[in-house]
Amino acid sequence: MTITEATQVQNELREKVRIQPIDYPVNIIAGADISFNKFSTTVYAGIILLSFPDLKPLGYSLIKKEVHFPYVPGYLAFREVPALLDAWEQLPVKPDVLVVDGHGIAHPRRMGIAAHFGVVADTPALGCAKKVLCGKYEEPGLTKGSFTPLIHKEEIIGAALRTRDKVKPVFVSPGNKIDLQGAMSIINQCVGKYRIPEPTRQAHNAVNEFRKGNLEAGFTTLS
DNA sequence: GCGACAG
DNA sequence: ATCTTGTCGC
Repeated sequence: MTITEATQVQNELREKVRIQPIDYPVNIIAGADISFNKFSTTVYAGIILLSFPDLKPLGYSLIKKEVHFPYVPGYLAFREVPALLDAWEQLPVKPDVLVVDGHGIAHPRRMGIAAHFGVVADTPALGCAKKVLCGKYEEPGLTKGSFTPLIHKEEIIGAALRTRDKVKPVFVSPGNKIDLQGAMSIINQCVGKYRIPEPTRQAHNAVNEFRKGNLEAGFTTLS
């Protein structure tokens, strides 16, 4: 697939994105992440299920897959979504909201990985990224919970959120079937002791252990 | 044309 | 993102 074709796919998927309030109780959330070897085409994907709002790990889905699409800013989904979908299909129950490591609509064409995955899997998803892809924002207050809007072309596409005092902010944006307020609410309730929210952090940890051979592929229920 | 650029 | 050592701060 060429970049031109990928762009066309994004423009088509874009019309299926739904930005709307969450109008049901959220009892289970999930975090998704990918890990890979710099000189290999093998990627390790994982999704961890957490109870909400108590954030207790319920289980994790791990999968290994070959990828050939390179990392290109603005096209991250084409590299990571296939593996994440495999991990997604292994889940015995789907989460009420999925937290993806990357942007939702805070993207040049409003189709970041969280929006892309959300549409393809037809599920509520939000993006929580560590860096900006596009848009500008003013530095939020230095205290935990402070946030400012992330703006691109006169449009509010997300928010810069300080998850802890005096740490760099993370960037939250809706992906699909959720709105910015809902995404901010979820992330605010997912912040534990670290800058990175628990769903993303725990997914990252699980995937790394998997890559090191300390965890097995498939779904594992935690007791 | 120039700079910026999720993971 | 990954690799990688020491180092600064709470």
